Amino acid sequence: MNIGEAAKASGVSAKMIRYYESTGLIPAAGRTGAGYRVYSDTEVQMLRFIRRSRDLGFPVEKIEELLALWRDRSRHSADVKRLAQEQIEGLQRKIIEMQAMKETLQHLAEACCGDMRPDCPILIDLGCGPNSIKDHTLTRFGQ
Amino acid sequence: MNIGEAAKASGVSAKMIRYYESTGLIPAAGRTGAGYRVYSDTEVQMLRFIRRSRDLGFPVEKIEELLALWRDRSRHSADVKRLAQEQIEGLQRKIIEMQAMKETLQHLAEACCGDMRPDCPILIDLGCGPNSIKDHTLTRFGQ
DNA sequence: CTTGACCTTGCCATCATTGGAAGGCCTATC
DNA sequence: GATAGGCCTTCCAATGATGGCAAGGTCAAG
Repeated sequence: MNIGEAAKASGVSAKMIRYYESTGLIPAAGRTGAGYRVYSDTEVQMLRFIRRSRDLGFPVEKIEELLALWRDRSRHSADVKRLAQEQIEGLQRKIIEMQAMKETLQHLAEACCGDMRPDCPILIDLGCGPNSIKDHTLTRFGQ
Repeated sequence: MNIGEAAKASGVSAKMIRYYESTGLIPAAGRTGAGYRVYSDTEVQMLRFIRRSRDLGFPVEKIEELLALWRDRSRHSADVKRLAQEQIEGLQRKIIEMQAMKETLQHLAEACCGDMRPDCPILIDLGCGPNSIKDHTLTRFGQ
């Protein structure tokens, strides 16, 4: 199987397969006489593993650890679970952060008429620094 | 006010102030005879505007539009509100995406004993492709 | 033998930010 | 006046994961 077929079969682009090889995430593939990379089913499965891990938001650094555990038949499932838990916590942190951004923006947008007049509490808030929501929107809405 | 003081007053690092100037997001600052950048209160307020917008997740490209509206006294608040709404929608999309990742991982982690044995549904799932959660975790939990 | 689809390497771009190196300026102290 | 240190300047590089492009080699079908 050449790189294009492996890409289709795994869902990882040919570009990224070469990149993963260059960074050492995956071992160097075998080559034909003409220099084409050759992939076995096992290697395609490894690529799918990577693809799925990326889809779950794991950074490549963590995928390296996951792959090592995947290959290690004497692994402890606790180690895998710990990596998953860390990833869950990281995702949760980001979700909370973005939720906070969203809510702040929603308060501001609600306070903005959105008509042809120039007066805009969103711009006022942006111009007044990080605590301005307390000074404007919240008091304005009695929260 | 020189760049270090402006950085402290605005919360934008000196490094980033120079960067924003180089990309044209902010106009070039005045200079002393020795070539030091000089900032007025108005410019510091603009930097705070940028900082606050970044904190709300706006990409620099959108901040450019926001700044233009901020400076335009004949702006329509509808334009500002539209930018805010777009940002809210973008945040919401990312939140949903990360929530889905988190939930998938949580299902997998719940199914993993997390002990010293090597058997691990997380690794099985990662090795089996994007729909494997249906094949394993969900049926395993009868969902 | 040509054509087109595929492969190779290598370099550039993204986006926002940080870091470092090499050198100039300013202020205070000796 | 010399010197130390802290600030400033510019330029260059790297981050992480990915896409894109270009120049050239290879393979398979016609």
